[in-house]
Amino acid sequence: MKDQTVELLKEYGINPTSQRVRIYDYLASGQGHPTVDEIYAVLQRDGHLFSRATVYNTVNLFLEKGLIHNVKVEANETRYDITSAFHAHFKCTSCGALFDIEMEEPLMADTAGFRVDRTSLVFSGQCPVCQAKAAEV
Amino acid sequence: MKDQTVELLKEYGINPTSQRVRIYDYLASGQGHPTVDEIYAVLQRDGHLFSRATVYNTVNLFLEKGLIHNVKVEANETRYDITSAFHAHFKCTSCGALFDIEMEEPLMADTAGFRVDRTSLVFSGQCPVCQAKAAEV
DNA sequence: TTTGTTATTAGAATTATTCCAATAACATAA
DNA sequence: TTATGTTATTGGAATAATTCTAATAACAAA
Repeated sequence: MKDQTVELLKEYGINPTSQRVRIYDYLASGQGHPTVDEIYAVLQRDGHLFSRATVYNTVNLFLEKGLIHNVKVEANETRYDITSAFHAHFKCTSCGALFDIEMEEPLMADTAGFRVDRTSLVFSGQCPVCQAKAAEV
Repeated sequence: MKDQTVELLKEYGINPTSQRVRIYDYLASGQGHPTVDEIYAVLQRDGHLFSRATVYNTVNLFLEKGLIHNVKVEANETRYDITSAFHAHFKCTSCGALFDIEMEEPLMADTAGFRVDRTSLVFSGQCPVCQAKAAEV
């Protein structure tokens, strides 16, 4: 187990079990924005056999502790993202790919007593590749 | 059936059946941001008996034609919104309420070849009422 | 009327997620 | 060490949102 991850989880008040460390490491390895199913499948494939329920428990725990975020674009498609500086997302409606977009966090115009804890900004449309493909035809 | 709605649906290339007109009218009546289930329940209650599948078909058609938008915050909670000028949403994580927030549409910093068709901006945190409640205790 | 197209319907199927009860892992106390 | 308590994991059942499917209904055109 990665000591670095163990320490990080502890910092966030999370008991660093082997499953949790593995799930975190996978999220941190930068494989895009996996769904629970993708996380489960990869860890299964790599012989770390455990339950789908554990993946749900773990990502929910990470979310709660603010270690990761999620992005919902399609119904039935919740993807997870390790926390870092704010960034927006771009979802291509043709190929389904999800991109990170570096930009400043938009602030709520008139907060009027609302306390904003989190900002989710998702653009959708067509990515350059799909536009090129569409133009070819 | 509302002639006005019939005309509007035609403009968007949608065959204005009675179910579709009723669903649109309900969305336009400004009852917050209903889920499919809420739309279904209300129309059932009012004696317009029809199928849940029709509600799904219809909102998906409206979405496709750009007549409405959807907002996803929680998993298993897709809410619908009639299209109008851009506005952000605020989701209260305590009481679950969803608010419209009038503000300017944030633009993607460096579009870099991406074609943006839609922007979804959702703030989340605590609404004034829930903050007041939390402070009382 | 006949034919073809489109819309609606009920219910089955699928899928994501949560729940639950049993077990395992681990730490602490005696 | 053993006993005890707490927390985590597990597989499978349960739930809920959504889509699919095949039959029928509605409607328009020929």
